[in-house]
Amino acid sequence: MTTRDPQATGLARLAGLIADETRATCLLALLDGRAWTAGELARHAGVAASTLSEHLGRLVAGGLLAEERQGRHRYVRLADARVAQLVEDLAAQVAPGRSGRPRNLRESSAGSAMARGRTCYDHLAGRLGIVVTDALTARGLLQQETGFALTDAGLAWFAAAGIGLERRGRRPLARACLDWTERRPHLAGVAGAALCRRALDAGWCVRIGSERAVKVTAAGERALFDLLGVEATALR
Amino acid sequence: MTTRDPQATGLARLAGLIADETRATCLLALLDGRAWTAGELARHAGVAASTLSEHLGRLVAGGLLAEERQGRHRYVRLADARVAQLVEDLAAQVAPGRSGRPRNLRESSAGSAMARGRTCYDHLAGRLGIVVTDALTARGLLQQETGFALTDAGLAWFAAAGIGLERRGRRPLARACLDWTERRPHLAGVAGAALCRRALDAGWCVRIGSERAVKVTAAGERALFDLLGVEATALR
DNA sequence: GGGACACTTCGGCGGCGGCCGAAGGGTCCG
DNA sequence: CGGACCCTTCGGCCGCCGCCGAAGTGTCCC
Repeated sequence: MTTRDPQATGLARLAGLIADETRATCLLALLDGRAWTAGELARHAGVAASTLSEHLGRLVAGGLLAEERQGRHRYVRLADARVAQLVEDLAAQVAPGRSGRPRNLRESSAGSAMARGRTCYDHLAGRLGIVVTDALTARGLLQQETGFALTDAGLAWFAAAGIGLERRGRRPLARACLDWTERRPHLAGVAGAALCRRALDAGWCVRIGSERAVKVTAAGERALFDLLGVEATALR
Repeated sequence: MTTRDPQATGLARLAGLIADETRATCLLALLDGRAWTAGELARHAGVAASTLSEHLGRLVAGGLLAEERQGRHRYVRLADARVAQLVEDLAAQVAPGRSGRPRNLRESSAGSAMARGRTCYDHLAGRLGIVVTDALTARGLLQQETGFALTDAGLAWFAAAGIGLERRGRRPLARACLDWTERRPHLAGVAGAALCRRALDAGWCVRIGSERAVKVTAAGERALFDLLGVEATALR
């Protein structure tokens, strides 16, 4: 074993962090953008707390997760949008292989709620995400012709709606994120995150249970129509 | 072990394909966009041919590589641009951790050639990629404000230069790819690939040895100046 | 046809890593 | 201050997987 390319070593190590079913389960759960406690994740993944503790240690050490300790709780969340994007991209690559259908009504209805609307780390996805993205595009606020980009009208629309778009670091304003239920791109990036935050803050949609699924409220239907001309029926 | 989320299983399996140093070495080598024989990769990775054969089997079965058998040779290449993008993204995530400096002059000079210009699967990267991207941007052909996108002038420029841009599937015309030596985004996507192909076909740059590194020729310096106003000194 | 060559299959070895339960600390609350 | 709770550390078990060399298959070329 002579000297190996450090790039390859790093790549293998990074992939190795994701290459475990329990850790992958955690990363996917954390795509909801919130901080989970170690115990929640252990129950979610179906392993002993001790086992999960070690997994979290690795993920944090590897830079994929950020942790915050509060009292006797250890909260973890994805380290940054970049990591979330990476996990999303990998998951999207996998999606075509989704073969199994839901086994019972509960899973089926949960799956359907997820398909209707959910969050992808910090932006909207599912049918909801697609509908919003399409509406933005149809109104000339977003252009997808030569890559995802906000138009001048789009920038004005965000400003008029009072949704601030402050660029942080290298994160692009607009970015396409491939949806694994719709198989079409939807709006991510700074604009996607700001829009999602506004939707949740203003009560346009609310989270269902502790999952990533979200439900559009009556106020949300009104806002979607007023701001983007979207009919409520488009969401069903 | 109760029933697990199939998404997590798939994600872990996909990451597992990359999570081996030998396989990672292969994937990085294949980022040059060309087809390698099994033997070349075995030598490159420093393992027995039998070992590498099994690795290739897994990578092909997992959909990361495509293979073509010709006589007694087995040629493999990355399955598609999507896979290449995934590997690039993962490698870019790793890059900040690059700590070791080159150990001798040969590595140093090879590394420096790589830093000056190289291909990323099918588009230009390194200093060369950045310079071209900057020039396109400075001339109003590419805008980076709200995500990477070609402007109307940019589309006209490609047409005038006789570089065809046919959209295939979902691949975006313009996309940002983060460079791991320059730490800045450069042009990828359909436009990046077309530009790179033209540069190689027209002899504007040539590959150095069997690596990803490329060298700008005298004709290339002239073309860069004529088409984009880039001074040759910007490349050194 | 024979020999060189590229790759694959097989058997066996060794190490890594995920799993658990038990035991140990730290924190909160009554 | 005592008990409940959340998390972590440790030791041990087990299975997976990457490695190799030897033998086998297929292809090319003389």
